Amino acid sequence: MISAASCEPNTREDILRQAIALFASAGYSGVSMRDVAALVGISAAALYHHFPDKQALYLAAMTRAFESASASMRAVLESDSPAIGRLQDFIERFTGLVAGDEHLRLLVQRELLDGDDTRLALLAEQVFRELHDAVVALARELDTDLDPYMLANSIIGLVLFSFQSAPLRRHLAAGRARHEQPRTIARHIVTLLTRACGSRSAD
Amino acid sequence: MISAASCEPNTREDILRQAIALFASAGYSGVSMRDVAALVGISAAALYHHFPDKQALYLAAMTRAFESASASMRAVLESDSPAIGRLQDFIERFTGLVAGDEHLRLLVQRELLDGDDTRLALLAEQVFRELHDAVVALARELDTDLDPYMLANSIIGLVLFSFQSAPLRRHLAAGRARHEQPRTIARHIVTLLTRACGSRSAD
DNA sequence: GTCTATAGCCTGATAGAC
DNA sequence: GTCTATCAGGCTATAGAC
Repeated sequence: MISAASCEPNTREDILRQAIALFASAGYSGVSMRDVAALVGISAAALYHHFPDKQALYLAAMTRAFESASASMRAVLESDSPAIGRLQDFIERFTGLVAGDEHLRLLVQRELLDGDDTRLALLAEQVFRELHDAVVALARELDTDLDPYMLANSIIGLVLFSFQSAPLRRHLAAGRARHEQPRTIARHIVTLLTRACGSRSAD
Repeated sequence: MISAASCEPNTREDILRQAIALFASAGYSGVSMRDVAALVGISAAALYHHFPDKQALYLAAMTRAFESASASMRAVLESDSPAIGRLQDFIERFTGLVAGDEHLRLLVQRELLDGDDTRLALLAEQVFRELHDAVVALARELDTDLDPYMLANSIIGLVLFSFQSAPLRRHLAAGRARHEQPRTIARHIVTLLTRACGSRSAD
C-alpha cells in the first residue's frame, strides 16, 4: 500500500522521466524548468508543486536514473563464478547497459565535469558507493599486483570512454561503425584486461 | 617579421588565454561574453571587434589550447625507440601534460559531450588528426591481435579517465591522494598495457 | 579599439486565481 | 494541481559616440 509504484499516470514520474532525458542531453545549466515543463505538458509553475527547486528535481532525476542499472551490475558482481568470469560478465553487462541507455553515461560524464563537491559527495554515497565497492573487490581478486582502486577505475574507464569518444572517433576513423557495437567493444576490453590480469595473478 | 608571436601586449592573445580558462571551467554555454570581457578587462562589446561572434572565439581558443601539447606528444611518438618504449614515453608525457594543464582534458571532455557534428569534424581535422594517427600507428606496432583503433582508443581513455574520475573517486576511495599523482597513474597504465600487449605481440 | 546604451530574448522563481 | 501573469536579472549582439 505504501509503495505504490506504477498505479496511476503520475505527473511526478513523468517529470522525472523527461528530466532524465533532458539533463542527460543538455546538462544542468543547459536545461530550463520551462524545457522540462513543456516536454511533460504542464506549465513551468506547476513543476514547483512537485519539486521545491531545480536542484531538487535534478537530484531526484539522477537517483532514479541509476537505480535499476546499478542493481543489475551488482547482481553480476555478486555471483560466485571465478573472478575472471565475473569480470567478463560485468563488462558485458556494463557495456550493454551503457549502449542501451545513453542517458546513464551522459549523466555520469556531466556530473564529473560540473558536479559541485556537495552534490558529488551525495551521489557517491547514495548512487555509486555499493557498485564501486563491488568493482574494487573484483579488481582485488583479479590481480595481486596492480592497485585494486586503480584497476577498478581502469575497468570502468575503458567501458565509458569507448562510448564517450565515439562522436570524435567517427571523424578520425571514418567508416568503422564496427567499433561502436557494444559486443565488439566488450570483447576488446575483456581481451585487454584478461591479458593484463591473467599473466600475473598467482605469483 | 610575419610571425610576430609575443612582441606587444596583444589584446587578442589575452582574450584567447582567458577564454581557454573559462571555457574549460564552465563550458561553452556556461561562459558569457561578459565573463570573458570582465576577465580580460574590457567591455563585452569590444570582444566583437576581435571575433565575429562567440562561436568563432571558442574555435580560436580550442585551436590555440592544443597546439603545443599536440606537438609535444607527436614528437615522442615519432622517436625511433622500440614500440614498447614509445608507449611508455607517450603515456608519461600525455599524463604529465594532462596533469599540468587541466584545461586540455576539460576542453576535450566538454567537446565530446556538447560538440555539434560540424564543430567536431573541424576539430578532428585541425586539432586531433595527426596526433590520433600517430597513436593508432603505435597501437598497430604494439599488438598484431587487437584492433589498432580500439587499442589506441583504450590507451587514450585510460589516461583521460584517470583524471576525469578524480572528483568522484575522492569520495569513493577517501584518503588515497596517491591515486591522483601523475607518476603513479602513468606507471599503472604502462604496467597494464605492456602486460596486455606484450604477451601476444609476436605470434 | 573601446566605450555606453539598449534591443529582444531567456532564466529561475513567485503570487494568486481557479 | 494547474494555470496566467509577472518580477528581477542574465544573455548575445548591435548601434553609434569617441
